[in-house]
Amino acid sequence: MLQVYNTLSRVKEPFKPLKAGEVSIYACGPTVYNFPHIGNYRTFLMTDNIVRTLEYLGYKVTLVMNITDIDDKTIRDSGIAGVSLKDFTEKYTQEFFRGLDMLNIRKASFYPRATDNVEGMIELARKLIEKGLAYEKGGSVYYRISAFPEYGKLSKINFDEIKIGASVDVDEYDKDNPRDFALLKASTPEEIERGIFYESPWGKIRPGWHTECSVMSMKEFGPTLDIHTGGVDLIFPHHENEIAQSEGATGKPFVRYWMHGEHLIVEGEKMSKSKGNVFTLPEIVEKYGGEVVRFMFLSVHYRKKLDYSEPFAENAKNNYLRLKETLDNLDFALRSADESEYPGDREILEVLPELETQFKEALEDDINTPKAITVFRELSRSANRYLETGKNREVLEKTHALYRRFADVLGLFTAAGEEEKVPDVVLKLVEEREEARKKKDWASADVLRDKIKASGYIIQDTKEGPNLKKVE
RNA sequence: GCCAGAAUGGCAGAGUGGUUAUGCAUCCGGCUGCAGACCGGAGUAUGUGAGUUCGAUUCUCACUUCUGGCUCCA
Repeated sequence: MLQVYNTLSRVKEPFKPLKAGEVSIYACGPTVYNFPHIGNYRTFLMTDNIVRTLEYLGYKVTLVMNITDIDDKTIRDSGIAGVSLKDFTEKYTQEFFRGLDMLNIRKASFYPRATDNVEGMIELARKLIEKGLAYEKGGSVYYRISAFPEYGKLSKINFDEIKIGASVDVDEYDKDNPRDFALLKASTPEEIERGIFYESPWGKIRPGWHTECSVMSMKEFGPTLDIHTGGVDLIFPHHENEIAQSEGATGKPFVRYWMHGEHLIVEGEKMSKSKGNVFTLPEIVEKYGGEVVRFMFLSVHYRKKLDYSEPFAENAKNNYLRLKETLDNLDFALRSADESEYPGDREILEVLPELETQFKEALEDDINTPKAITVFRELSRSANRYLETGKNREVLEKTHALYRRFADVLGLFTAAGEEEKVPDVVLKLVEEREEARKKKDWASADVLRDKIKASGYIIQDTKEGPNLKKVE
């Protein structure tokens, strides 16, 4: 039984979707005004892991992730760049998708854009005004927090104790209460000049930040959805506001399970431009490879801070390569598998189902990927041990199948097992080396091995012949 | 200031009221023509101080430190 930690209750709860066998997930996606950094991707990856786990457990999952393509920053920075808002956000939207591919993050079912849903937001504002939960002022529409008694239930913030003047710019907007937030913002002259505005009953407007998520999730899923994900920093105010908007409008529970991913920090410190420690995904993918980065993220539980550093990444890489090596060796062994019986056959056949159970239980425990990786390593060790002495086809196939399943659930080793074309030149060198080895001409054999290595391939001699591997 | 979470070996990370997984790194052994890969073994840790307990890393309290949130933020 899957258990997930629900931010709303602050405990792990048994997961039961609204509709048996189906899960609806809404994930807060990127604001497309810049290259996303690796911390952003950690959160996107967390959602991917949740989806993959749910599917592994047999659920049919629908994931909706929004693209915020209109807000203060996109408007500001497109203006600075002298580009239309649309062209500007399109560029970074593509950049975002490129990053997802690098990490094997599977695509969501839908990626609604804020600019395509402004009508719905206007509708929501109208409804909230009707219910007395929102008001128009100076051409903007604000949510009246005092009219929603449950405000604060997600973040557990006691608003009486917060010094309002210190943290909220009172002068910026003409609101009844400084904590009230904008559903729709009156357009500025500059925005109107640039054509960034929408007609509404209250004049020209553009959406506020929080409104889109309520509208787009309810558009797809109705008033209540199963899981809503995002980074911990979104708990307040973003998700708190989403609850106020949605539940205020529908009177029904908005989200059943709130799941929040912890932040990624760098060498013990928060990423920030002033510290110069903000990394974009392409930067570190170029250094370590996308799957290694994915593995690195998987090796820390999503509710724990991940402290990125070079030694940490190197460590992850070694761990990753070790697991991959076993898969390669299984692939290699399968080529010479036979039907004979080997002494280790029974033991590993007994252990495989046990490992799968453990793997599943790890993921059922609030998507505990580090624990799942530990089980994966145990499978790796069992497999390696078997490969020392046995090559029974059935055993190898079963072991390989389980290995593959683990890898697929974790989104790893997608390219493994694909036929790689080894250049003929290299193959010829390998042949020559085998000749030399037969003659026990070790000196020539070693020279050839060096040559092969210079061409980018490593040779591993085995009982079944040389196993050729591309240098990572 | 208020709130929340965390503190495990050189590094990363689990679990557990009584022997502290696992991997990387290190050392030793095996396998190997050598190597690689792999297998086996070794050492090294539960922030500090109390309390509960026969016994605590695990429960309680305090302290310290760290990180985050309270304003845009994944």
